[in-house]
Amino acid sequence: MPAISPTPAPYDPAQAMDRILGESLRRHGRRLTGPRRTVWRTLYTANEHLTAGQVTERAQAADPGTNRASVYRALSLFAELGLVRESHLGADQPARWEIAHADDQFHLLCEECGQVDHHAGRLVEQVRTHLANQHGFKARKVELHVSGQCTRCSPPNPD
Amino acid sequence: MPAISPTPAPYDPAQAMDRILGESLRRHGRRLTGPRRTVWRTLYTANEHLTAGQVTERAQAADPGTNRASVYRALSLFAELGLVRESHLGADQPARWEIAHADDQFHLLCEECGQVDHHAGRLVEQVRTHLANQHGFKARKVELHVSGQCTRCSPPNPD
DNA sequence: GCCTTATTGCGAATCGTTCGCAATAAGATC
DNA sequence: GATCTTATTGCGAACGATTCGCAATAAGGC
Repeated sequence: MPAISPTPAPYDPAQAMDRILGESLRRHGRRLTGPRRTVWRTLYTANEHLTAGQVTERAQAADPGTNRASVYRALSLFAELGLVRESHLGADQPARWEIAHADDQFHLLCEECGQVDHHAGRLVEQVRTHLANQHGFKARKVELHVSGQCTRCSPPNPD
Repeated sequence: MPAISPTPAPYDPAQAMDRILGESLRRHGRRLTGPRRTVWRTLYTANEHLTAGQVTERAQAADPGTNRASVYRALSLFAELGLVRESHLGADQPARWEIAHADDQFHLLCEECGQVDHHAGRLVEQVRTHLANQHGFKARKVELHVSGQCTRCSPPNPD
C-alpha cells in the first residue's frame, strides 16, 4: 500500500548535480563519498577555474573536515572519469581545475584582471587539421594558452 | 708599434656563442661570469629543450663546480634578456628551456618518443589575429602546446 | 692593482602535490 | 539491519622543482 506519489519531486538542481557524480562513479565501480561530493559541489558551483588550493579552501568552508589530500585525490579521479579538466596556465602558477565542458582547451588569461576565459573554438579544430595535413602530426591534446589583455581591460580608445 | 695582425682570427663558433652572451649582458649592465657562460654553452650546444635539472647536470659535467641555484638564476636572467625561452609542457613536467629563436611558441610533444619539436608558424599569428578581431582580446603571449604522435611514431600504413 | 657591488655557493625554506599506512565507512550480501 | 570486504580517508611525512638569505667571491670600471 504505497501512498500516491509520495513526493512530486520538483526538479532540484543540487540533486541533479550530485546524481551526475554518483552515476559516473558507480559506473566505474567507485564510491560516492562525503569528500568527493564536497569537492564536486565546490567546483560545480564555482563555475570558474580554481586551483586545488582554492577548491580545498572552499570545500573546507562547506565541510570543515575536508582534507587537502582527499581534494587532490578527488580532483584527479574526476579528471580520469572525464568529469573535470585540469589546465596549466602560467609558468609559476599552480594547476587550475574546472568542470569539463567537453569542447574547448582554449584559455585566455587576462594579465590585468586575472580573469580566465575560455572559448569553444573552431580554432582548436583548425590547429588539429593543420598539423595533420601539413606536418603529419596526429594531435591528441591541443592546448592553447593565451595571455594578454581582455576586452574590458584593454582600452578601446586611447584616452 | 703593434705587431702586424697577431691573430688572423678564423671564425670560431664557440667564441661567437660566448660573444652573444657577453654583449647582451654588458648591454644590460650585467657581468659575464663562469656559471653563466657554462649554462649558456650548455643550452646553446644542446639544441633542444632541457629542464633546469638537465641543464644543471650537463653544466656540472662541463664544470663540476656549477651550482643548481646559479643555473636557475642564469636561466631566468637569460629569459629576461630574451636570450632563452621557458616553456611549460605537461602537467607534471618541470619547465623546459631553450635558446630563443625569436619566432614561435609552438610546441609539439610526441607522447611516444618524448621528442619536442617546434614550428615557426603562421598558426600563431592566425590565432592572434582571430582573437583580436573576433573577441577583442589583445594577445601578448600565445602558447600552443600540442601532444600526440609525431610522424615517425604514428604508423602511416596500418600494418 | 684596487674598490665597488653584482654574483656566487651553500643550505635552508617554500610551494604544490603525492605517498604510506592505519583507521574508517560505502555498498554488496545475507 | 547486521556483517563483511575493500575502497577511501586523514594524517603527517616525503617529494621535486624552484627560490631565498646571507656571507664569501670575483667582474670590470677606475
